[in-house]
Amino acid sequence: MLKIYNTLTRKKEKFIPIKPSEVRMYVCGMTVYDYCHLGHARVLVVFDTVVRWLEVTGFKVTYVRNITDIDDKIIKRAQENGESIDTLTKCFIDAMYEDAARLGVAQPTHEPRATQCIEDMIRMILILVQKGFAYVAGNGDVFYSVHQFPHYGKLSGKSLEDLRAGERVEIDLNKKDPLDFVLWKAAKTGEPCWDSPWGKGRPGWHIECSAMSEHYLGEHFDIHGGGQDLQFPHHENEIAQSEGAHDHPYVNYWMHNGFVRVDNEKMSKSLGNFFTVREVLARYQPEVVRFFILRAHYRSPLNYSDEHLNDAKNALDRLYIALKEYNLPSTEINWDEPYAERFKAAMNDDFNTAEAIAVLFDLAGEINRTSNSQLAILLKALGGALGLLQQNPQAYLQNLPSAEKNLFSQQAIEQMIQQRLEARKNRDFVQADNIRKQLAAAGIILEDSVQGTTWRRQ
RNA sequence: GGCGGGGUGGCAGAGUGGUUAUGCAGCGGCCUGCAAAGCCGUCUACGCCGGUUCGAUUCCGACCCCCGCCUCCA
Repeated sequence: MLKIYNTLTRKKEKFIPIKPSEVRMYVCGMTVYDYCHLGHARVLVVFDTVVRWLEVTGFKVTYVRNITDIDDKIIKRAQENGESIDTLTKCFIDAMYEDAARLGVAQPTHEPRATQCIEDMIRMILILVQKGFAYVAGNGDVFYSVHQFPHYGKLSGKSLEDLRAGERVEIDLNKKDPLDFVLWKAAKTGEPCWDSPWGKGRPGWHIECSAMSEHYLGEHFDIHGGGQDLQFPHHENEIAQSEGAHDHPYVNYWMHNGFVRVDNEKMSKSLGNFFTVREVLARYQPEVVRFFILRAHYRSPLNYSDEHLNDAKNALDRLYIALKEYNLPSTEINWDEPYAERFKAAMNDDFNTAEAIAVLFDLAGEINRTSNSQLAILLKALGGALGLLQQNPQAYLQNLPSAEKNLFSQQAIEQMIQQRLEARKNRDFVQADNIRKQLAAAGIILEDSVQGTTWRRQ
């Protein structure tokens, strides 16, 4: 039985979907004005893994992940770059697809863009205005009136009083209350805009997720995810909008993943301490990055450093080395098998991928000890549930990160191995060791066994 | 200031009221022409102080420290 930690209740709860064996899930995706950094990679990988696990355990999943392609920062960046908003967003949407694909992240079922759902947003704002949750301000902006919504703060554990006490919001005289947030912004010259009952303008940020999730998943769905920093105000505001409009619960389970940190500090664009996914993928194989992310529990902070990535690389090597001598047809997993059972229990406990990966290492140890090919097949299959271990082991072990250069071609390496074999046959170990040293200097490790000599990259 | 999360062995990182997490690194051994990989063995733990308990890293309380949110942010 799957349990999920629900931010709303601050407890692990049994997961019971609204419709039996179907899950509807929404995750806040990217604002596309720059390349994805490792923090974005974590959201992508974590919720991709959630979807995989739900599917493995028999749920039919409808997964929606939005793209925010209109907002202040996009407008600003396009102006700075002297390019159109379309050009800018297209560039970074393409880049995001590339990054996601390399990290083994599957496409969501639907991936709506804010600019394609303006109608849905206007319709929802109209309802909110009609019901008295929203008002049109003197400057033409439409605001949500937070004190009209009695449960405001229930997700983030904040009360309106607390929020006022820690007030850091710039005072906007058009708002009735400084905590009110904008649903619709009146158009400014030179900015993109759409027609609406309140004149030309564009949507505020929070409304898109309420409107798009409703469009694809209905008014009430199972899981809503995103980074921890979206808990407040973004997700709090979504609840206010959707529940204000519909008078019934919006989402049953709220999931928030922890931050990626650098030097014990949150990685973020505003701090400027971020590494883009493509920078990291230039130096590490994508699967190493995915493994690095999944080795920690999704709610824990994850510290980024080269040392930790190297560590992850060495660890993942061990799993692939355990697999490299076997034919590995894909099979159904027999969940009664003790290792599989442990793996399942770990994953069902709020997606404890760290524990699940520990099971993979125990399995690798037993494969190395017993040479049981059935267990090797199982290891690959369980890895697959996490989006790991699906490469040909040889290919993985011999692959280079994209930015690294081959000093020796594949053929050159094979040739040198043959030369060394000759030398060894003649008991010319000086020569044999020499060849091995040359290869080692290029980061190539040789391994002799009864079957012959194989090589892999350091 | 308010709210929330956390402090585990050299590093990373799970978990548990009493039994080896796991990985990387280290050390000793086996294997090897020598290595590598693998196997066997092995050393470093649960922030501090009290309390509950036969027994606490695990529960309770105080304290110290770190991180996040309260403003755009995954």
